[in-house]
Amino acid sequence: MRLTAKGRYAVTAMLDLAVNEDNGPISLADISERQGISLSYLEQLFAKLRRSELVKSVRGPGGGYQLSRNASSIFVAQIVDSVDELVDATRCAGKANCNHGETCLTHELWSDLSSQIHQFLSDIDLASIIAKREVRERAARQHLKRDDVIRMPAEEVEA
Amino acid sequence: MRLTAKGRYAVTAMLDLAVNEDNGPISLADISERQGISLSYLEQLFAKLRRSELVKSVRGPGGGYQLSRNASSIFVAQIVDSVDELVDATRCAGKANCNHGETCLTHELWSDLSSQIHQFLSDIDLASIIAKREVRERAARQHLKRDDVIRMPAEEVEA
DNA sequence: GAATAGCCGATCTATTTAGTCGGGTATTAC
DNA sequence: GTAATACCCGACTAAATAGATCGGCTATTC
Repeated sequence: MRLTAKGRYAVTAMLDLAVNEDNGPISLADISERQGISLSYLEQLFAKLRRSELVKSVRGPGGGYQLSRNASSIFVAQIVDSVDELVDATRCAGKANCNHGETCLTHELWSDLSSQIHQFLSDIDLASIIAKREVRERAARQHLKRDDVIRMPAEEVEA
Repeated sequence: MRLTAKGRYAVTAMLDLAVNEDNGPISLADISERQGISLSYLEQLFAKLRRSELVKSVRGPGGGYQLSRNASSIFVAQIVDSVDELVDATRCAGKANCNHGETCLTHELWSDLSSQIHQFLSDIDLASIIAKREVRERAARQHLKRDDVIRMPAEEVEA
């Protein structure tokens, strides 16, 4: 599992699609302008996203891209995996003497951790990222209310 | 939060230190050979790890590096942060019209996710990575035992 | 049939990664 | 006190990747 600017662009673009889900197909030109990513770079990313069947395309005027399925069924790990092709993490792939040595132990420790990270990102879907924000905003508004309440008589503050 | 080969090297090297904690200072030459990372590249990484006070060095013959504190007090996020200097994720840093637009919403969604990932890696310490493996190995041995038991009379299998 | 917007591949440049080199300096052992 | 070890440091370089550019194609709509 790698996590680079490339993956960030892909996730950001997918979030852009998710947020605008109801507005029909979204053109890459729109995303390019909104997210500050070059059009042709987006084309390269979306070619991969399409091959991974995370998005579907509509050609012609008024066309663009849409999520291929519900935002709650698209997970961050899938997006990252589809654009950031993985390299094998272990140096010992070939070495015979590595299989039962200390080297291999450390490699395995890393790959254990790596799969934990992957698992973590496999549990986060686009819809929940958006939802979490809405919850946070509501909490912020709630908090603002509480701040207002402080100016009221003390016995009502903690109620 | 970025997660590249550089960070993987750093985490791997730190795990190597943690595993060999009892053998006194570990030389970079040893790590280089065990983990297949070039010596001078390790020197660059450890310069940063030392500045972040994750390791301490012992000079001279028989010298090397040691964890600066207990393996259970060193977290993956700290290691990654110290070698993979972060770039600002938002393109909108300067743009005035971004502050309340849709662009900014998407950027914030990403940074929310990003901080979730960071939080996740902040909770994983070196000792627990090693410990998790030991548990898994014990379970594997246990499982092997069970496999053997299968050949015994049926009433004892599930006991 | 003109305009839109996805599709595709080749190419190019800047940055980053990973490694190299050539020096140092502190410490230990002889 | 001198030789060996191994950290320390900065500058340089080759290779890979990121990101952008260009040019042309195809499907769709009006």
